Order: sequence, then C-alpha cells, then structure tokens
Amino acid sequence: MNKVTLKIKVLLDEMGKAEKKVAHWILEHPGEILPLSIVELAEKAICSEATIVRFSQHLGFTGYQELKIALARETKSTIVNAHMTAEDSAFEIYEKVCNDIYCSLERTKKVLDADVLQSAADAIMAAGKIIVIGLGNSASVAIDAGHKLLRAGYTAFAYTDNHMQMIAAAHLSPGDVAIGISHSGSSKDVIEAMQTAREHGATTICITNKGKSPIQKHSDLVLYTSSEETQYNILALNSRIAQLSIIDALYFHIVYQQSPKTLSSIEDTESSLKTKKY
Amino acid sequence: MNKVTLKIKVLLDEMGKAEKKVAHWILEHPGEILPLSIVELAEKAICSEATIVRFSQHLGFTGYQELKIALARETKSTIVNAHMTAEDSAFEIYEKVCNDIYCSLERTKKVLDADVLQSAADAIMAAGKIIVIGLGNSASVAIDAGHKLLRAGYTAFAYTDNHMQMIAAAHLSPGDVAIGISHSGSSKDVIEAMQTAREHGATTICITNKGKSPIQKHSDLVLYTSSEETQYNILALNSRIAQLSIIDALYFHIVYQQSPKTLSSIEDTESSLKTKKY
DNA sequence: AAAATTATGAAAAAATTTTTCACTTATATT
DNA sequence: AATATAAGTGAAAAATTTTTTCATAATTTT
Repeated sequence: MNKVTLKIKVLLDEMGKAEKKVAHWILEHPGEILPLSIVELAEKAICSEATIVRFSQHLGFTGYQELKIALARETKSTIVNAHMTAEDSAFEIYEKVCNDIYCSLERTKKVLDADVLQSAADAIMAAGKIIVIGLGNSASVAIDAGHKLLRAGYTAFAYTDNHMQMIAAAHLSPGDVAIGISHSGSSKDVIEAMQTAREHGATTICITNKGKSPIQKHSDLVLYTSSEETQYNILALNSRIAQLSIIDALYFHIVYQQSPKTLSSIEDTESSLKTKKY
Repeated sequence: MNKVTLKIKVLLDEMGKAEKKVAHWILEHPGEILPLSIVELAEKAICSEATIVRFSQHLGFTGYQELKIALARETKSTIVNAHMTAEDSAFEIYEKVCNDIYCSLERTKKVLDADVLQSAADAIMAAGKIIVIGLGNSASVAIDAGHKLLRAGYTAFAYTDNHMQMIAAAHLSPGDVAIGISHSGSSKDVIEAMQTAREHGATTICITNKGKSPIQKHSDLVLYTSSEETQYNILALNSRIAQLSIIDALYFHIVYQQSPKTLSSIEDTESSLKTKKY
C-alpha cells in the first residue's frame, strides 16, 4: 500500500458521491490511471472533469497532474490489503501495522484541534508542576510523556498506579497541570484522579479518542485521537501511537518555544547521561 | 540508473544541440522534472517546447507527459524529514512529527529483516518466560511490550530499573527470552543484562537502530529500526515509534498464530478489566 | 417544510501540449 | 568554393488538456 492510495482510503468517508466514484475507480484499477487524461478518467469513473480536479485537491495536490505523478512514483510498491490474517508472515503483518499507524495519524490530524493543542502547550509551558496519569495500555504513554517533560527541564512525573495518581492529583495547586491519557476515556481511576486534580485548581488536559466519554467532563482541554481499531481493538494499539504523536508535538513545540532554558537543560541531561553508555 | 535515464544516455549522440541541452538538464537534475510543465522545462533547459516534445518522441514516448510519467515511476522517492522551526505553530509541529514518523517507519521497513522478525516471533511463542528490558527513553517501549505480551497470556514482564534487569536476567533459563530495547545499542546496563541473560541460556532479542553497536554482540536476533534523528536526536523520538511498530507486529503475528490460546486469554483479560471502567 | 450548506456537472477560461511551418545550421555534392 | 540537400530549431498556431466559474441539484440543518 502506498501513501496516496492510503490517503484516498482515509479520506473516503468525507467525499461526495461523485468523488467516491473516482476514488473507487482508482483503487480498483491500480496503475491504469497513469496514461489517462482527465477527460478519459472522467469517462471511466463516470463523472465530470471538475470532480476529478476537486478530488485531487482534496488529497492535497494542486491538480490532476500532480496526483498522477504521485501515483506513478508509488505504483511499483505492491498493494497489501489492510486486514491481517493468520497466513500473513511476520513481515507482512509489520507492513500492515505500518499502514494502520499511518491511517491513524491521518485521522488524528483531522480531529485534533489546533487551538486546543496550542493551549495545551501554553499550559504546560506555564506550569509549576506536571503530572501525567495513565493506566494499563496508556501507562507506557504516560511514562513516555513524563520522561520527556522531565528531560526538557520540567517538574514532571508520570503515575501509573491508581493510588499514586490520586495522591499526586490531590497535591496539585492552581498553575499546575494534570495530563490524563485514556483511549476509551472511561477508565474510572484516571477520571477520578483528573477530577481531583481539577478540584485542586490544576489545569486538566486529556488525550482520548474522539467521541463522548466521561473523562472530557473533567478536562479543561481535550486532545482527540482518532483510530478505528478494526481488529483486536481491545488493545487500542494505534490510538497509542496517535497519543504519542501528540506528546511528541507538544514536546517539540515546547522545546522550540523555550529554547534558551530547555535546550541547555536538555544538553545538561545528555552530557550527564553519557557515563551510562559505552 | 533507471531505464529512461539510460536510454537518454544511449541516444545522446544522435541528438541535436537543443535536444542535448534537454537531455543534460534532465540527467543533471534527477527528479526535478516531475513538477515542471513543458514550458518551464523549456525555460530551464533553454530551448523551445517543440524541442522537448521531439526529445520525448525520440525516446519512444508519444509526448512529454508520457516521458514524465515514465521518469516518475523510476524515480525512487527520497524520504526526507521535515524541519521544524521556532515559528511553527503547535499544529504545524504536529504535522511534521507525523511526517517524521512516517519516514521513520518507511526506513525501518527497509532495514528490518523479515527472517529475523519471523525468528523473533517464533522464539517468543515458544518461550517459557519473557523479560523486556529498556532504560530511560526506551523504558516506555519496554513497558508497552511487557504489558502487551502479558495481556496475550505470556509470562512476560518489563524491567526499567537496572538492578531489577540484572536480577531478572540472572534468573532466566534456556527456552526463556530476553528482549532488549535500546536506540543507541550502547546503554551499559541494558547490555550487561543482555549478556547475563544469554549466559543463562536465554534467547536474546534486541531492537536497536541500524549501525554497529555493542548490544548486537550479545543478541541472538537483532531487529533494526532506522530513524534519522535530525533535530534533537538525543531523545530518539522516532526510533521509539519504530520500535513500537515492531512490537506491534510481533504481537499481532503471535495473536494470529496462536489464536485459540491467546484469543481466549485476551478475552478473559478484557472482561475482567470491564469493572475498571464506567 | 424552508433555509442554508454542500456537491456536482456544463461550460468558459486558462494553461499546457502538440503540430505546423518558416528559418537556420550543418553536411554533402558538384 | 558554391550550391543543393537534409536535419534541427524556435515562433506561432492549433489542438488538447486542465482548471475555474457558475448555475443547478442534492443534502443537511433549522
């Protein structure tokens, strides 16, 4: 699966009837588009030329030619179907995992609110103390976030134990920040800790999957991920990568904004960690 | 060298002055032709549009467009990381993070050995006990792997403390598996734990970035990631996502291979976790 | 059900590509 | 050396392709 085809699939839902026809024709006739002019493709896909131009632009290209060039560049790569089966080799599974990750990131890009992201970054930068809370599957993401903020010079810590989470939340004060990570947004312990954090005046930020969920009630800022977990969604694998991508973006933004302070802090950390390596 | 460029070189002698200029420009600017219209290329190569059409036809194409498509198909896309700046908004940073992740996954796909991946999956499936070790930045990945394997019904645990890592490694026996995660592959403590694990007969698998590093000496199976960390590479953000993608692939492969056992195990876990949610 | 929004295709406009043709340059012949 | 012939080239015209515009149709919201 290549990037353009993947993008077509990701954006399929948001397309109108005519554009969907174009999308389907292209997906069902891989490679055949290359020698076709826009008029010919319009004939094949049964729509107007204008629709094809709009379709191309929705995918992020300036026009039909650019789409065609992009498809030409990627046609060589073999197309794999998105669903995993028991017959897949480990490597085939790996390729599908990558596809899913990519889909998930693209979807998240759509539901992530730029203003909220900015506000979250601002809140973190202005924060006195930061706690990151996550349980189970989200624990590793919380640890990652905590680790990163700590290394960037913030007073940050991740708690992956429900008791510790509550204790830490209760010790927050106005100006502090609590970041709650939960794919479902309905993990009791995390929600209660968020509520407590807010009651103590902290700004609460949550990272959760798009849709209604109780955690949003207790969050000042909601950062959405979007991952359609088709198979074994129970582990919410892709949402975790989407969560990480948000954490990374916040981290980078902060680093770039506060260059003097954080950069020297990062450099200090790095040089002091050198002794731990061969 | 691709077919079209080769053809251009072969036919170079039979060309006129103006066509030679086109040929040279194309040869000297590989890939740059793709977004150019015939007028723009004529300007660059300092000739008329007609010459370019004739040039294309001499190469055996019906016209300029066909030549461009052919060149596009053979130009391998260069994977480039986008550069972030202090002026980028949080959301722009997010987009670049996503792009970097994608680059990193594509690169990893190239360096990851399918056979080794398969062997790693086999070793894990046959394992008695599994330990996952990672420090600092790789700790969250280790935790994620441990959590996932545990939830899939394996006797697995992640250790993110150098003492515990060594203790756990010393208690392994033949048939057990130690998974070491280190981007640099030169984290002293992780390497020593891997060495100990191996001395006790465990199969050692490491996930590390492509290149020479000490950890590979003590690993039976080496799974490479590849991420060019251009800016603030110290935190190896993207390599971590690549590591996770490998973990995910192993996990899925295992789940699909051992459906009866692991699936029921996953279902059991899920139903027992329901009480933790609203 | 009415209003607003969005999607669509036909046609016009713009851009691109191809062809034509007159002119130049190079080569071969006398 | 002069001339004829052939090949190569660019300007402009013609054809084609692509993009934009706009009126209408379909859809969603109120």
